Amino acid sequence: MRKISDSTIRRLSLYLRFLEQATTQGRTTISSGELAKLGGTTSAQVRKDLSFFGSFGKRGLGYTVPELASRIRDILGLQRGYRVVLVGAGRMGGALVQYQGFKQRGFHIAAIYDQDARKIGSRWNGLVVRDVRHLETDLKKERSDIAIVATPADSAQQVVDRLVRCGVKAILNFAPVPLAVPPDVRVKHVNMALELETLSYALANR
Amino acid sequence: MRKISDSTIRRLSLYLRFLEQATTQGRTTISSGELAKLGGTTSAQVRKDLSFFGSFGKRGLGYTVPELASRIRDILGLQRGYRVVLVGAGRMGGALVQYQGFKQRGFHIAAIYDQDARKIGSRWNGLVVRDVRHLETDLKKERSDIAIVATPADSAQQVVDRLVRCGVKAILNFAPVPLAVPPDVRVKHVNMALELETLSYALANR
DNA sequence: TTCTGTGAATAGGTTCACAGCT
DNA sequence: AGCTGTGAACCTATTCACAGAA
Repeated sequence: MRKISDSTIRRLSLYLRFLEQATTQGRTTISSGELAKLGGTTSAQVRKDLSFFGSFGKRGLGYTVPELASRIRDILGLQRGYRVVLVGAGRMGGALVQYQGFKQRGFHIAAIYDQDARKIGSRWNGLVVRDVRHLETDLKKERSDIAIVATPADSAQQVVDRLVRCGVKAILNFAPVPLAVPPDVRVKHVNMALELETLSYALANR
Repeated sequence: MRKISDSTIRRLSLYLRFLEQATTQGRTTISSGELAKLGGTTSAQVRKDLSFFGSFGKRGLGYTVPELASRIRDILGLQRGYRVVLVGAGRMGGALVQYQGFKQRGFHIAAIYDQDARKIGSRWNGLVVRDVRHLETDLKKERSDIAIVATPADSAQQVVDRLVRCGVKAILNFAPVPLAVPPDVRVKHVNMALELETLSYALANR
């Protein structure tokens, strides 16, 4: 399959969000121009993004809302659900566990792990924090494709190594460190200080 | 000033992180190749990124660690500190308040606001959650350039409108909605469900 | 010899513009 | 008439490759 840019994938996620909103508003059809306006882009961009995967619209009419939503879910692989394990029961971990946005999109946090004896056994949003030592045995019983790493920086790499050995293929990393993984494992970094720094740059240069 | 791409700015932030790490390790000099390896890019990319702002290295030698760090801090506007206000004292807000990465980079969370009477008055990491009604009067007394919005989706736009009226020029938004702001105000979106969706796409297409 | 700085070449992403359905 | 789908044109970012300083 042709290489699709990350920006295209991110925009598709956005379009999907707008389509879901349009659905709750009872809209049945939507044009590339409307999606573009919502997403802060152009109609040509929307059509191009979609064209990499097929032609889902009707000329003169636009796109059928539920159909396009379903197609985008297919493209993004969201029709299946994902078991997600979360390592690191700090504040960030706690915020992520109860974040509704994950569940809504089919990402189900199945377990939380931590090292800290004081946290192990405590309940987070109905889930009991487990000792990270159980990671391997648990993942052998029930595989996970996706892990969220929200540990301190200095234990992130070691946790990731273990996750990779357990067959985890995608990692959302909140620890502010680069991670080494085999080429078949995908890592996405979320670094909030870095985001603020881009804002700082924008403020300093006007 | 020539328009610099967002990717360049993000990479500079990364380089800065590596330079700080190198400093604690007592390194005095570093090459573009080393920075590239740490940042998962190429030496040419590192040199090009820096070249937009000047020539900070010595041929045959590399870059002086503390000097380059200082230069990048200048470029990013990090030599000054920022007062940051946070609106939304939910789980995410709580995680952000105590996140050390902000303070380390000079982003000082000066106040937290919420609507919910049950949250108002409670302490978060030494800060008392204030009634969001005080936003205007507080910001008139002490201006802020940057705000973090971690409210539910349906109140985000209204909060942003008020922040903008109070002179806030940059917003880090955690609410999963597009925000309308005047052209001189910068908005950065953090959307963790969207990040997971890019991972889902990667998993579905191998 | 080593490593930077930078024009030139290449690759990649976005916008244009229009043919083709409905 | 309205809106999609898409090749071509354009623009931006990355990589190459090499001259030049330490």
